[in-house]
Amino acid sequence: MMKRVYDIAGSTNKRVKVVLNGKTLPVRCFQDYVGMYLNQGGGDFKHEPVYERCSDRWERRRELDGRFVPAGELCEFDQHNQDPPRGPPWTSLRLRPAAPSRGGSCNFSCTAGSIFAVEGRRMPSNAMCCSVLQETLTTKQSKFGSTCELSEAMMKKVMKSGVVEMILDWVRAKQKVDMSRQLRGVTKNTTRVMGIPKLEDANDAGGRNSADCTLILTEGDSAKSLAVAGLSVIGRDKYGVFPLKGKVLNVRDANFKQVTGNTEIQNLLKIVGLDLKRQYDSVHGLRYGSIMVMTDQDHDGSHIKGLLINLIHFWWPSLAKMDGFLKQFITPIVKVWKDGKKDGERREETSFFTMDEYEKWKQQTGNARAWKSKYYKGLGTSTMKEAKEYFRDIEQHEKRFRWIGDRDGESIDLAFNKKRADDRKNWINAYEDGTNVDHSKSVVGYSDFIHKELVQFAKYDVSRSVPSVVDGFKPSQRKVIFCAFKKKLRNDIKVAQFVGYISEQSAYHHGEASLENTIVNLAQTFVGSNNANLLVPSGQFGTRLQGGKDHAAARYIYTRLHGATRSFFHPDDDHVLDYLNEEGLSIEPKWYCPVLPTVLMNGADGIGVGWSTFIPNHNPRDLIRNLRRMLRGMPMEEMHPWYKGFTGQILPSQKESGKYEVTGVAHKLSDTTVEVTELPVKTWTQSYKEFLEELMPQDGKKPSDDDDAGGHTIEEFREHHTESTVHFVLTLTPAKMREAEKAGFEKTFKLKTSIATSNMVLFDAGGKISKYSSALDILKEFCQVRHQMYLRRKGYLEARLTREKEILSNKARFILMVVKGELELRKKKKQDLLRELRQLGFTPMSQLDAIMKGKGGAGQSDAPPADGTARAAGAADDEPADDGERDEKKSEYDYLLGIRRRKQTMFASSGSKNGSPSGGARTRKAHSREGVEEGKTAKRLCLFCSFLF
DNA sequence: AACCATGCTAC
DNA sequence: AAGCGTAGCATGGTT
Repeated sequence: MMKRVYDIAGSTNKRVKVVLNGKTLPVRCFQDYVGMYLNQGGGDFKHEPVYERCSDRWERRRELDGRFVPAGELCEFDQHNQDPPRGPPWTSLRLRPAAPSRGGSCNFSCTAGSIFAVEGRRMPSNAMCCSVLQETLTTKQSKFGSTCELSEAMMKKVMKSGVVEMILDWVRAKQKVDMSRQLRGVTKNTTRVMGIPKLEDANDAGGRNSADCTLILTEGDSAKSLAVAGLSVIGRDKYGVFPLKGKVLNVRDANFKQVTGNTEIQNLLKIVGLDLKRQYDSVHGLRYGSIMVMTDQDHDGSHIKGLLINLIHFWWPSLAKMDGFLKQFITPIVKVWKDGKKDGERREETSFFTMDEYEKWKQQTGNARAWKSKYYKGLGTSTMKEAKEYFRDIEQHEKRFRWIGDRDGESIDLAFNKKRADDRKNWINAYEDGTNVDHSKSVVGYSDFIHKELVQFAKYDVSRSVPSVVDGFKPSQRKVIFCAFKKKLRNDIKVAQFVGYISEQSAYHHGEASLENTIVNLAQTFVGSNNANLLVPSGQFGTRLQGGKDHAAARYIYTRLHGATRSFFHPDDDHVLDYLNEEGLSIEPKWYCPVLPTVLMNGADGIGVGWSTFIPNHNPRDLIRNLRRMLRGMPMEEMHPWYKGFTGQILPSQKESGKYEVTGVAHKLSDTTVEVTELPVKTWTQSYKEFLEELMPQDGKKPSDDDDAGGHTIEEFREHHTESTVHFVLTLTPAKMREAEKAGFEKTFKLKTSIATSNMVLFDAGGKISKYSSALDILKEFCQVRHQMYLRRKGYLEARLTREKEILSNKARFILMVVKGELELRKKKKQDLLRELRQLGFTPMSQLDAIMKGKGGAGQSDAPPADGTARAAGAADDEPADDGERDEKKSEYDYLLGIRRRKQTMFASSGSKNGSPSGGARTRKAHSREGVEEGKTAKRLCLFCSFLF
C-alpha cells in the first residue's frame, strides 16, 4: 500500500503534496518519482535522463542505465516484479541506430533486462484493470483513445544518449551468453582435450605453462603433417597443431544456430579453452597462450587468416589487442639458388614470401638467369626437410599480429561485416598493385594485413567470379576453352583427364573439383543452362530435373569442342589476342573475342567480394540482328532474356523496368484435371515436385476427404516427363478447381517467377569492373571491342599475306635467274653466294619477318601464343613447330637456297607421265614449319615452272 | 523485418 | 566416391 501511495504521488498530472501517515512524501511529480528509482542503485548512471511531456495524458521519461547487467542479475523492474505490461501505454519504443548501415533496429522490449525505462501515464477513465490490485492495464490499444507520439527532439535525445550502442552491446553479450550456454561443457576440462583425434596437443597445454604454448592452425591435413614435421625441431611441449577444414565461419553476423552447429568452432574453443562469456585481461585460464595460423602462401590462405582474426576480434577484442596472441607462420612462395658442386647442393639460396618481392629481385638482379628457381604453390610443395628448416629459423617465419588502434577494429569490420559490401567495393578499388605487407619486420599490424594482404584476396576473388564483357568467361572457364583449342579437342576426352591437362597447360592452381564443375557447366544443355554449349556433353552432364546437379562424376563423362565453338571464336583472332604469361608459360589470353557477345548468349552469374553479377541468357538471333543493325548504322532494338527450349513466356514487367516475369504453362484438361507442361526458367522439376507434394493431402488424411476440411489444393498428380520436358497432370476437386481458376493457375501452382537485370556486373576490356544497366549497354561495349579486334585481325592477315607474297616473288625471281643461267649456284662458297643474293636485291628473311612485327599479338604481351593455330606467320595448322632453330643455324637466304636441293626433283616431276608436278614435293616429309611452307611453295613453283617450260 | 535458399568458384 | 561444411552478394520467397 505504501508503494501504491508513492506511485500515485508520482503519477499525478500536477505537482501535489502527498502525506502518508503524517509524513510528507519526497515525491511531488513524475520526475521526483523516477529519481527515487535512480537513486536506489547508488545513482551512478552514465546517461542523462531524457524527459518529455507529450500531452496532458502522456508523460514519459526514460532513464538509461549504462551499466551492463548480465542476464540473471535482475534490474529494478524485475525486482519489483513489474515487467512492463505490454498494454497500450507501454507500446514499445522503437529505436533505430543513427547509421543504418551499421546494425538493424532493436525493439525496446528486448532490452527490458538492462535498461531502466519508466513511463508515466494517467489512468484513462475507461481503463480496465486485470486484478484487485489493478497492477496491469488491460485496455486494448485500439480502445485507449489516444496515442503517444514522441517528438523528433525526444527521439534525437534518446538516440544521442548512447542507448543504441548500449543495446547493441547488450544484445551481443546476450547472444554470447546464450551460445556459451549451448556449448557448455565444451570448455570444462582444461588439462586434457578428448574427442578431437586430429589435434596434436602441446604437452604443456592446459597446465602450469600453458601461457607459453602455441597452437598452430593449419590449412588442411597435409599442412598439418608439415607442421608436425616442424615440431621435431622445436619440440611438442610448447606447440600443438590442429588442421582447419577450409574456410572458417565468419562469426560476425552469424546466427546462433550456425555458431553452435559448427564443429570447427566448437573444437577450436575446446582446444584453446576459450569461453564466450569471458573477456580476457591475460591468457590466464586458456590452454594456449597464442594461436599461430599457418596457411598456404596464396590469396585463399590470406582469407583464412582473415577469418580467424575476425573470429578472435569479434568475440574477444581484448585478445586481438594482446600483442602476440595471434601470429602467422609464413612460408616462401619462391626460392632461388645457384647449384653447388655436389649433387643437390644449393648455394646462396634466397626465399621470397610474396611474388612482388620476387619480381623486384629479378629486376634488380640483372642476371636472374644464372639462378635456378622453384615455386611453392601451397604448403604441400615443401618437403619435410624444408619444413624443419622453416621451424629451425622460426624467427624469420613467425610474424605477430599487432593492434595499433581503433582503425584496426574498423578495418576488420570493413572486411567481414556482411552489411558492408559497398564499402568493400571502395576498399578493393583503393588497393594499389604491388603493395604488400612488410615481411622484413616480425610484426604485422591488423590494418596493414587487411589493406595490403587480405584486400588482394578480395580483388582476386572478384576477378575469378565475375566474367569479362568481351567473352563472358571467368578465368577458369577461359582456361578450359583455351586448352580445348590447344588440344584441338575434336574427339572425346574424359573430363577428369581434361582437368589434368588444363591444370598443366594453363597454370590452373586450384582444386580439381572446381574445374570439373566448370567444364560440366560449359557443356550443359538443359533448359535454363546454356543457349549454346561450347563443349559437348558426352555422358550424363545433368538435366533439368535437378538443375544439372545430377551430373555423373568426372571420371565417367567425356567432352569435346562443339562444332560451333570455333565459329564463335574465330581462329584468325587467335593471332591478335593478348596472351597472358605465367612463369614463362604462355597461357590463355586476357580475353577471347567472340564474333558475338557470348556473355549475353549464355548469361552469367557469380559471387565475389564486394561484387556479384547476374546476366540472363539471350537469343543469339537477336544478338546477330542487332549486330547487323549496328553495322548498317541503324539503331539497335531492345533485347529481352531468352532461354533455348523454354516454352513458357518471358515478358517485361509492367511494374518495374528492367524486370521480367517468367511464366510456365498450365492448361485445364477437365473439371478436375490440370496439366503443367512447362515450369519457369530455373525452376527444376524435382523441387517443383516437392512443392506439389506439399499441396497434396498430408499424412493421415485420405484424398477422399471432403473439400474444405483438407486444406490441401490438389488430390494427386501424375508425371509424364522426359529428361528434357515437363509434364505433370494434377487432379483437383471441382471446388478447388474453381478456386484455382479464380486465383489463376500461375499463382496457385507457383508458375510465375521473375528475372531482374539490376545486377549485371562485368569486367570491361580494360579489366575494370563496371555495372551495366541493360543488355544493349553490354552489346554496345562489346561492339566497340570487336570492331577494334577486326581492325587488328585485318592488319594481321594483310601482313601475313604480304609476307607470303614477297616470299613467292623472291622465289620465282630466284628460280628464273637460276634457270636462265643468270645466277650460278655451284662451286661457290656460301658466304659469297649470300653476298651475291644481297647485291641482286633479294629480300632477306629478317626483312620478311619484319612485315609481321607488331601484327601478331595485342602489343602488351610479347610471348608467342601457345595455341597450335596461333603461331607466327606461315605456320601450317597441322604441324608442330620447332622455333628458334633458324636464327642460329640458317642464313637470311635459306628460303631461296633450300630450293636448289630439290631442283632436280621438281623439274623431273614436272615432266612426268601424268604431268603432275607434285610427286617429289609431296613425298618429302616436312619436319619443320619451314619445310611445310617450302613444301607448299614448291608445289606452286612446280606449277609455275611447268608453265615456263 | 528477419530469415533462408539460390547460384558458383574457391577452400 | 559421395556428400557436406565454409566464403561472398543480390534477390526473391517465406515466416
